[in-house]
Amino acid sequence: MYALVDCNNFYVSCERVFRPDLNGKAVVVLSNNDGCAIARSNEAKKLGIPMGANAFEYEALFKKHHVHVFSANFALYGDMSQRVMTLLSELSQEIEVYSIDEAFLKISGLPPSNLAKHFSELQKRVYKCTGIPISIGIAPTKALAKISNKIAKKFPKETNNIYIIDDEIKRVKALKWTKIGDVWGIGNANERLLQTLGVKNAFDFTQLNDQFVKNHLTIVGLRLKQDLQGIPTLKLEDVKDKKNIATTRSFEGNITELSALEERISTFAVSCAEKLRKQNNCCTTMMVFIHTNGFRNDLPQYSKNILIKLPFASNSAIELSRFALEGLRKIFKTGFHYKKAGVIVLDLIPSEQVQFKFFDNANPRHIPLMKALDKINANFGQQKLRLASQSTGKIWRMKQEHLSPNYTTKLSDIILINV
DNA sequence: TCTGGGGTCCTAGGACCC
DNA sequence: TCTGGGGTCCTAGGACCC
Repeated sequence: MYALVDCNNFYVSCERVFRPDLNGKAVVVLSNNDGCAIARSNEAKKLGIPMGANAFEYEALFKKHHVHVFSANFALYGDMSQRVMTLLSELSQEIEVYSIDEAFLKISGLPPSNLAKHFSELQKRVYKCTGIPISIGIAPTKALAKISNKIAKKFPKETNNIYIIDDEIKRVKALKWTKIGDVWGIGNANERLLQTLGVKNAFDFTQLNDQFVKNHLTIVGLRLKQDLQGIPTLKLEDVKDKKNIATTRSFEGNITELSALEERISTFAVSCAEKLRKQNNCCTTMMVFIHTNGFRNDLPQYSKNILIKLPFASNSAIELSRFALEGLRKIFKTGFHYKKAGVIVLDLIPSEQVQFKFFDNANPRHIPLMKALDKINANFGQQKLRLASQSTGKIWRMKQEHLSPNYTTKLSDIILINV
């Protein structure tokens, strides 16, 4: 059996751990730049605030219903996630951390009659140790565990946020209850396709012919179908190093000058280099892209990316920044209002497997230099030490008007009790 | 005025090899 | 009328996830 553990309204729950006064109240967390809603409490959902709601469109509604609004605080959410995942790892043999707020557990050696009790205890322990409420769906396959989890969340009173699919009757009932577009792995495009074929729910989908599914939804769709039929096809996956790493941002305003864009691109490249060093990788390819604001019909549009093959593998902030800027200068055009840009590093290889070249090699002196850079920034704050190309003036910040303190990762933000 | 930021996997088709 | 039969690698683009 598989269990899918999912933290309820995760980002909102993280904020509530340190603001218990917000329990039972409408809370939303906004994306970077305070752009749109990326997490909502149940109370906020009831007010009709959808996922991705534009903050500026819903401002009046937020005000009217006294919705508590937070800017995304990923330092806090990442740390809370680690606490939850660490607990789950301690309490189960096999675990796949699927996202910041979800993990699959593989259950073996537990009598079926004990499942409910076991997971109820796990749920209580996670809540006691972290303050985060979780929902658990249990089923013979991963895709069914996803559906089971959805049921557990949808019917908290009946299920206490734990649901088990352990026989055919429950499986068929759950599949018929699940709209086809809500199935894990069925996105917009396939939902539309399946709708036209009269496939309304997950059960209808499992009744389709295998070859037909493979032809239209590829091998991915077929695996999903089998998993939904109760044939374990999707396996627990190991957490691997990332294959691509990106740092991209939308800007608060528009950028028209190359020099201003250079500062951002340099910063993004430096950030990618830091993430690379964290997973002990070098990259051999980079991509730089710039976009105008696609929502503005009144302005001319331009969007371009460029792939840069590096002459040697590197994770040096200095080198990556230099290559990224060379790329930017090739695609930059004057006369446009740029709204978004980013740097992506690809073709990652372990640092110790970097091939030496005859002529063009990375500067070996950068390795100790980057070590020093990382150490200083770890001790004295992110971006304390920067490249000159990253702008020497103020650090560019995104819009974060409702940011909560870093309760768990910054000593000066630690919560005070009984002052 | 404003409308996020990450990721993964698969396929088709082209270029190339012997 | 017929005009081989294998392969690999790479890329762009699409679909999906949170």
